Amino acid sequence: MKLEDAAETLAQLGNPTRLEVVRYLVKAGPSGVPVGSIQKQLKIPASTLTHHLKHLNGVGLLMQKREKTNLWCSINFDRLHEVSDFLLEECCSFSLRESDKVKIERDAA
Amino acid sequence: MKLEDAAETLAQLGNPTRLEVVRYLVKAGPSGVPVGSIQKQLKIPASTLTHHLKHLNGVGLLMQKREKTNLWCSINFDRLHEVSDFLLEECCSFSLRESDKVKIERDAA
DNA sequence: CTATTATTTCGATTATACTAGAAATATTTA
DNA sequence: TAAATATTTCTAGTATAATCGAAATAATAG
Repeated sequence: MKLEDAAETLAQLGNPTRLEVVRYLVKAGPSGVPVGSIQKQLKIPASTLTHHLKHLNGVGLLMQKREKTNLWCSINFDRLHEVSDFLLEECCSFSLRESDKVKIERDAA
Repeated sequence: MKLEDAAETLAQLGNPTRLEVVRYLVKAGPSGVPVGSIQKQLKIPASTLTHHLKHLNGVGLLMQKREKTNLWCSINFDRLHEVSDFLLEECCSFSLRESDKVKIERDAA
């Protein structure tokens, strides 16, 4: 995962309203939830919710499927894993790969 | 970890410049790097860097320690783990805990 | 004390994000 | 076709963030 993509995805997760939606969708599981249910349960104005769903969709965190008048939303678990993996990989690699270690400037030391 | 704190931390990680700094610090390991080294290596203007370091510090991702004129920065790995854990916990729990599952509104169905 | 190096504060510009009401659109049911 | 429900678009106000040059402030070494 490229740094820019990771940053963009993290930024989208970094809004409290969106993170609440994400958490709700995660708990809802793979079958998902209609937009209206999210709106009612989390008490988010419809237009605001649509706005945030577009953001989540933009970074590939959302999967949507129409059924009658309802738009069912579910989380893209793979994408969610990619992001946390980005953090964890970078985080745990420091002690493992000597080649990745940073060369510290010591000009002034 | 509270949702608001997680969101705030994710938001700070969601800036490409800051994420680059974080990745650099992670690779530098627990001993850390002076501010000036980050600045030179990543070619970030000093004032911009200070700005971002303050942000990272604000959410507890940064640890700093003065040594002579240098300010050594290192990543708070625990905090980094907390955030990724927040995502992973929520992510993996859906299939395990029935009690956490969302009750879907079916008023209109 | 002066010079040198490291880091921060200040200030200003520019851009982008959050929020939500009102109106518009779509889809189904009667 | 009309009514009902679901979702989106439009619009606009407000707020916050990113960026960086120049100047200011440490902190040390000589």
